[in-house]
Amino acid sequence: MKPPSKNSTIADVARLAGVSKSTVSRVLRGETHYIRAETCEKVLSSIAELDYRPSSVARSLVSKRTHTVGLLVSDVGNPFYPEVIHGVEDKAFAHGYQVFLCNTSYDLQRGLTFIRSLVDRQVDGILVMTSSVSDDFVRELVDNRTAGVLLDWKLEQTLGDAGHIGAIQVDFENGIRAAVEHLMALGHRRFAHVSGPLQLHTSCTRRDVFLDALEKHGIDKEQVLVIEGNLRIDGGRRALAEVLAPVQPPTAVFCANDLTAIGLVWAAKEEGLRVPEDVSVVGLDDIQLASEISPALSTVAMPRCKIGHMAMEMLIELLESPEMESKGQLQNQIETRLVIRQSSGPARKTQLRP
Amino acid sequence: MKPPSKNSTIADVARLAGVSKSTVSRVLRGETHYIRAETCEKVLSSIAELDYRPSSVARSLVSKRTHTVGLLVSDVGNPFYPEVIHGVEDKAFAHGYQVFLCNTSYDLQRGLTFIRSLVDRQVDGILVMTSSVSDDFVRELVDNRTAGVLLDWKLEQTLGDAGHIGAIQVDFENGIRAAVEHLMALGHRRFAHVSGPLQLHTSCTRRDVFLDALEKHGIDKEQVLVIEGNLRIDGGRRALAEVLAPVQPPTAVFCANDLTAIGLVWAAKEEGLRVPEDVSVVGLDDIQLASEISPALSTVAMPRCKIGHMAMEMLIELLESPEMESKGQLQNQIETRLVIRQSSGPARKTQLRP
DNA sequence: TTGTAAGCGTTATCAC
DNA sequence: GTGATAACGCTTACAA
Repeated sequence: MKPPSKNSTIADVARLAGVSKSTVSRVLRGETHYIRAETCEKVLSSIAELDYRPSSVARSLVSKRTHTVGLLVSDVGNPFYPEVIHGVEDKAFAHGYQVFLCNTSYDLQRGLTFIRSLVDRQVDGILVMTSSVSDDFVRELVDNRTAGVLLDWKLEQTLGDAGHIGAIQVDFENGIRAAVEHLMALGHRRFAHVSGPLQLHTSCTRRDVFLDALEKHGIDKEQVLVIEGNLRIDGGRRALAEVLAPVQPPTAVFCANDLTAIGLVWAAKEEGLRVPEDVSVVGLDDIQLASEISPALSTVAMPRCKIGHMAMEMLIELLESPEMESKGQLQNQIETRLVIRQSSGPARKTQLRP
Repeated sequence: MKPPSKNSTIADVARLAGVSKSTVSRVLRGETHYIRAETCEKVLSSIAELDYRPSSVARSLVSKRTHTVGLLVSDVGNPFYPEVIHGVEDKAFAHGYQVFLCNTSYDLQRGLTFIRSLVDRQVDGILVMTSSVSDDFVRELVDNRTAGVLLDWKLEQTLGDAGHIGAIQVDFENGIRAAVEHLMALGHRRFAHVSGPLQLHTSCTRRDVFLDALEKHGIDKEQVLVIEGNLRIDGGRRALAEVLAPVQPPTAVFCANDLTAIGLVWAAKEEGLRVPEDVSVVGLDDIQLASEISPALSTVAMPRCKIGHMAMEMLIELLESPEMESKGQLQNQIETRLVIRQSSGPARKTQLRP
């Protein structure tokens, strides 16, 4: 344990080994063929003796690669993100990348600032997983030839231009359709939906997919009670009053996310209603909590960890595929699926409040 | 909108402005005094025209600073972390630092790998907020003269050596003592504690602080039922049986964290017990959920966001204080405090099950 | 007030 | 097989 007084450089190693920097450099990155075994040994032992570690900064300067990526999220605290982050991080680690986490706090301007900063840092690529994406983000990426993968809840217009841009989309169709079929099969005919804030594109998508699925099963969209929530527990709680307002209240409620659903369930229980006997509730996300509450929540599962994995994988492909047909932007779907637990059951036959 | 065909360098700017690189460099970092206004203008406009942005990699190579920090956490998914991360991130952003997030998954080896990698990337400092810290972590920091701040739930031996090392400690005394006083005042005399895994130092700390506080109030430690949980909801759920096992079950339970407490409360309710009438429950953390469940959870609040803030602030101080008395390691306490909600109430007088 | 030139720690291109 | 030497893009003495 001898802390080398100053961090040694490749030159120090070369000197100690009595060879040139080039040789050390070669040994370093395993270009071992052209090197005499003996020399190799010398170099290796010198490296060990000096506890030499190459400076990735210097490397980056010449190689133009930093093995670094940026990850933009709206809010680490949002239960959607931790698993996504974990997925990204995990894949990144496995491939030798480090991840800059950037929390935009839902602020597009701040997001742009981050992207600029990341580009200046010469990250190899950027994962944009914020709940809303400004066109500026994409432009910045394209203009600077920085690879990027967008979590595109929003379909958006085609990303235009060129650039190494990938997009991954969550396909809600499958999962939500399954939920509707499930509820129809249980005899439900009167529905409500508690959405997210409707200025979020994804909120509209979820609502529309739900309504369309209902329509396909002969339910009149117009008859469906749509309540705007906030994707949080308290929003779900507050929605209950509106759900119960009609003379013939809906027997099943589909919520835009699990937190909303949980809030609704809790509020219902506090009102003395039984779930699912009096009202069935289905969420979306399948957060940890969904399976831990009682009754456990039926929900449309969104494979968050997989989203992270896939996003990082796409980025790596963009980055490492041999200068491939880079124009053909990658695009990938993530499927959702229904998880049936206890919060959904047969439709009640009787009046709610006799 | 004219995407410059190749990212321009300081040399390009110099050429276009008809000055030398040094001049551009000076203008760039606002050493504007010694520069003729006219020249300054020229440079500025050239910069704008070329959309020039300095390469932070090149800068780092000479300045030895990257304005980059690493943040080690055990698991982003653990509800403890998101706010801490947010706090760190926020402070970092405000000071122009970017944060590498590193998820050790509770794996010390992986943690060390991360630290090495971060050091090689020449991060300016590292925040170690993992639930357990290996001595190797600290050694690696010290050996490489990398600044670090450790979240030291663990007191540990003095960090020894030299180096720019700071530590921040959570002081559970205050909050837990307040909880005990609160419960005593409500008439509770029989207690249980559901701990975290006892191989975690912090689990022992919390338990011991609790038991000691009870002792100070004349309660015999030995009479306190201690159950080992897992810091998760299901652990809390499972603990209920043990809590109810004694002929004279405890009237109040202090849990090592909120998730445990929540699990316990839910299990109790499912057993037909009332909280707090039949049993009072106090948690620790004050996670979001604590105030959203019913009954809302009384808990010892741990200011997680502040932990993040303080940690990053300490690091910045370590980094930017003018070569200060660096040996005197910074050390800071974070106070906890009791938040009284609905899950704690007067001790029951009657037998639990007549 | 501004320019020249020498690094910073690597890799890459040629020679030998 | 191995070694000079020139980049990489910027900062920073030191001159002018």
